[in-house]
Amino acid sequence: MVDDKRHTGLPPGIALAWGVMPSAGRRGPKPAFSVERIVEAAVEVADAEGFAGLSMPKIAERLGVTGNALYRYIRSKEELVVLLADAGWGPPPESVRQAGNWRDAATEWTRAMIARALAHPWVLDVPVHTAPVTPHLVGWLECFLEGMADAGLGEQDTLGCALLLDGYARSVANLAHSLNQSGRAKATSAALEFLLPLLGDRGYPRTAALMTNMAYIEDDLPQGDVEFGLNRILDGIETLIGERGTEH
Amino acid sequence: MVDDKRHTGLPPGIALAWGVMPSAGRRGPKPAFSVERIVEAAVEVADAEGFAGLSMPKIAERLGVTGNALYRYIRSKEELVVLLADAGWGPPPESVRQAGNWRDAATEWTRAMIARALAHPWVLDVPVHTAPVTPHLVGWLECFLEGMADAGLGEQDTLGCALLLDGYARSVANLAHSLNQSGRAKATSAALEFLLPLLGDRGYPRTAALMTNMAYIEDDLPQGDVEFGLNRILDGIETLIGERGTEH
DNA sequence: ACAGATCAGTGTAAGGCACGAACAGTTTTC
DNA sequence: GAAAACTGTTCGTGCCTTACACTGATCTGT
Repeated sequence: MVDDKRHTGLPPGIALAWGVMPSAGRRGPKPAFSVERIVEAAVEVADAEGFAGLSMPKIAERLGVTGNALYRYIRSKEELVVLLADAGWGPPPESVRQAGNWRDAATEWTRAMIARALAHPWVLDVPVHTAPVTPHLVGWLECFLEGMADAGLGEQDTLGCALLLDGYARSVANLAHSLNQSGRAKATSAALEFLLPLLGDRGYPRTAALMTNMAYIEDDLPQGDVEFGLNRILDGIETLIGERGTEH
Repeated sequence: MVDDKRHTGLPPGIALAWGVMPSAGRRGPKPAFSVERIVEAAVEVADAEGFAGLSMPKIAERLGVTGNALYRYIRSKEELVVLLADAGWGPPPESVRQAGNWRDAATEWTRAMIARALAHPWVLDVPVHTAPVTPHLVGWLECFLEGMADAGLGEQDTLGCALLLDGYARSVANLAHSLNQSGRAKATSAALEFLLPLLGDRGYPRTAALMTNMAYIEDDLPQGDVEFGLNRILDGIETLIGERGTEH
């Protein structure tokens, strides 16, 4: 089921994700479960124990099966992780499609990214090694391209915008998640208490001032901070659209 | 040497990084090496085998020592990783200080981030779980704040800009690094070959068009692509500065 | 000067991980 | 009915982090 020779050399798991495996040979006993079930169980483990706590035995345990049984469905853990990331981000948001213009669409898209990342924080820990090639992730890109269509930008420019907002959403979500974690919050404030006296003396006056003032606010990431960077990027894109328009 | 009770509750490795360990009790035999030497060796291992290939035994081997000996200097691997990241990014770039205005400074800062990330690609794989608290990383922030001083923005705004450019630099560097890796490049083009026929039929027309056109360019990340997002962000910041100025 | 506290590095072991290979049982096809 | 294909299990390899007991070297107070 797994060792399809036609697609060797593919990045792991892609063929699986698109459901084009060679469902020809149906000879042995019926599989006890499916790749979808495995991914589902993996999501549960990641939700419960984070990306670092994800292991094949733990996934298998949820399916009532030995760890090695999973390798009948999947070539490697890395392959599973690709599918896991796809499941974690999930399908692209519908709200983008309903936006009236590119700016609203991009705003919704970015907010949705952040929301999804916070719903499954471990997606931020999944290393990104390739362009999006799984269905949902391609869906997010398609969704973005659709929303940006009326901006009148070229493909290269639009793709650049996607990279820009994607990176921003990940940064913000990562920061917000760190702040939300109670353990980290305590540790961070302890670190601040330790650092603040040092910073001024060691040649970091601006950082010292900044952290002093921030120390009182850092309970939670205010919505304003999320919107800040987003608006900067969108303003920058708007400027670009103006330039491209007059260039023509 | 390591078990300083005054700083318990601190995120791992911070006290070490700032060199404020309690160098009082000097009783036993002299240490064969130092935390700096360990970090140095760790950098070598990471350069050679990547972040995933980093392990305590391998680091210790370079120092002619058993793996467990390192735990006399360091509490956990995670602690070492914090110091490793600090060493990987290195000191903030001097070029920012010489920039004449905030825009040039921010440009230099971001380019330097990307350059450093490409010099030690494993820094991108180090999970970011706290605000910058190690000397070099704080240095980068200080350096940015200094460069942005003449923009006249408030602390909150300036910090937002830093987050913005930091996220962008990491995104771009990550993408560039992926493309540079020969193995990945081959795999990605194989994936494209597999995906392109599918995309159109499955409801991703825009992505299909995009990837078709991109397929010929994707050899390397052109410098233009790097500058693109940077200029969008800077334009957006410029707009903000204008707004804040008239608000006053 | 010497005794004891203290700290360095080693050895060993426990527990966990990804993964490979041989195996036994089940279901389909010829 | 036999052979082939496919299933999950078991056992084994080689990694890894971390805990803990232990041997020696070295410094401090007396």
